[in-house]
Amino acid sequence: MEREEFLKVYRHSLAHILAKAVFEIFGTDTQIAIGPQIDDGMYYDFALPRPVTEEDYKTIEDKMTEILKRKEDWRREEISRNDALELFKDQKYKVEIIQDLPEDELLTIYRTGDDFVDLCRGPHVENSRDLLSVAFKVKGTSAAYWRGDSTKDTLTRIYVFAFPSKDELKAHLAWLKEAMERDHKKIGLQQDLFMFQDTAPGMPYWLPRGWTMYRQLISYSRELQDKHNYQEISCPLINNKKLWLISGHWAHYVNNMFLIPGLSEGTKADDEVEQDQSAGPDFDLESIDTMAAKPMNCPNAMMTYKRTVHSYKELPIRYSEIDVLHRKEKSGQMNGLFRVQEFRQDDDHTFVTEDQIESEIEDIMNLADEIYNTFGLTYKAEFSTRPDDFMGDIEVWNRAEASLKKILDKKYGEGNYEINEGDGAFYGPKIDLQIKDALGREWQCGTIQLDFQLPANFGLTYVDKDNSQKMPVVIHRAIFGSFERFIGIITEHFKGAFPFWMSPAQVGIVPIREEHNEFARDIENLLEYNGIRAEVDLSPKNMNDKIKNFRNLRDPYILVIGDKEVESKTVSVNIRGVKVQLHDIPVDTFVEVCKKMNAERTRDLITEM
RNA sequence: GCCAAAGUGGCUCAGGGGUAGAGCAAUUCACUCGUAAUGAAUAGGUCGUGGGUUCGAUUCCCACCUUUGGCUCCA
Repeated sequence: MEREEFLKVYRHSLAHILAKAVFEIFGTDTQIAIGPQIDDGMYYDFALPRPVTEEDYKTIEDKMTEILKRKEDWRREEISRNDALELFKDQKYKVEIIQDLPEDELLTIYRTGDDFVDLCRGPHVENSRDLLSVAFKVKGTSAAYWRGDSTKDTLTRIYVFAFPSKDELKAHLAWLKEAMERDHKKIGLQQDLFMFQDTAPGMPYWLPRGWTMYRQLISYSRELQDKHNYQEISCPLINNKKLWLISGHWAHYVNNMFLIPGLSEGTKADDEVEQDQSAGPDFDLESIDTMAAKPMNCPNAMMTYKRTVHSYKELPIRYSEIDVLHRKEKSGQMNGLFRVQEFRQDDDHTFVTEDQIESEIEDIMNLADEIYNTFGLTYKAEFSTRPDDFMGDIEVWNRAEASLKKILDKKYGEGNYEINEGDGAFYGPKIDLQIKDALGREWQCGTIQLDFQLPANFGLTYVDKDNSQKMPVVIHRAIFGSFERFIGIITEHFKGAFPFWMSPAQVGIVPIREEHNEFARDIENLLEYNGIRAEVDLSPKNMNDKIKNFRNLRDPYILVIGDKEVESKTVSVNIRGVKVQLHDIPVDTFVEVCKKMNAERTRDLITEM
């Protein structure tokens, strides 16, 4: 049997065993929903009489093993719709599933032993003994809504790792452990890059080392955008509700915005409020003074465009912004730097004529390729098309979608990107670029969205050749996405060993004894003078301590300075990730190597000098 | 928001109804050292916050806050 097929059959069969075990442990009140196989095993959704806690995991595993040891036969039976409804009459989710199946669907059930039956398409193993050799382990639980719909019942989902052999399960658990080592939250703490405080949930404090890195990314982004004729602007971080009413955010996005209610009408100004503070001033979202922190840059970019009249000759106009954005997330949605409530994007709004869409998108895709290549990141493109509740002219949509498709086909080849039919925003089609984190979770970084709605809301125009007033199309785009998320991704990608050009500190300098401090400091100055970020440890600690410290911070190069080096004006170089050291490297040679890596944004460290 | 779990010195963690302990880091002293942990001493905590039970709570109970894994995979 093909491995894929094998995984499918036994993982799915094991899901039935899980359900049978849960029945035996939690009793016959248990309602079973669905139990598909997934990448690392399978899960099954239940409605249970009590919560499942970690203490239950072992019990469930033992019960599953016990059931397998019964070596029961599995029997497939075809069944009529009515018989199925009768058989599963106490299982409300199964009944719902049966009722939703097409009339002519052949229904099959699988019996495992005499006391467990599940509605299932199969195929399955013939006897439980076939599953005795497989390795499994309860991974965890989660609340999951029936049919993924938050208005429906909350079910308990039990996840189980399942692999053909003990070794494969072990290997998977080892991989998982390794992935946890790459966790950007852990590395961020080790390298003192960023932190969070309860007083500002989901809003990172960028510490000196982390912010240094952040600045490198920003300057890289700016450098490229300058080359591609972008113009950077900066706009108000908080805006009056009036702006959000025009943009439509007040109607569609207000739950995700941090609001600053104005003073209620008739409320006294501060100096008139009496000393009794218990009441305090009254605030009111209905006040005309109500402001909100911006969750997106778009409305301000529209205002910037609108300040004057534009000729078709000016387009495309590309306004980029890296202003701070705030988006309120539901509790439970935050995740380290991957999902925060305060962040900056390499955001841009480009105003184009309809026939400029194609060339503009192509330029953006090339820019994206260049950026992701610099980091060695691979990404997946997803194309989302017109939803049912689309807004605007269907002909414009069709032409725009055709342009996007043409570029995607050209770039990735037909079929090498995902198409999500009907998943686009109501204001335009979009292309998302997804990158995986260490645990394999996908995160959207880049996004390119066409927008036919905002230009209309803001009444944007340009004067065309024939002197007529036309409406420009807006392209929203970000390539890094948020710098926060991007730093999270690359921290895991590089496991904290960042490329030279973006390393918080690029060179650590270790004088062996105090009399070497002077030369060490000279080298530090020379490096800094050449735009290289160096740090020197002048403390009276012994050299091993100093080296250890810089190693833990993952400094790309550590220079050791002793009698020999002072004498010959050279340095000894420890290279991150390399066992051997280089000796007798002339200081100037080392400086040139560093300058080269900064200039070229080299991904790997140069190991020969 | 929902399910499960966590929160104890800067970090990693132990402990447990009678107001806390280790290692690392820090500070001081000694050692002046050639490539990942020299030795000794010292200092550092209202045990996430607020209530409750109790003679007594960091420990038990309740609420809240923050954090983590999951909530897309459709018989």
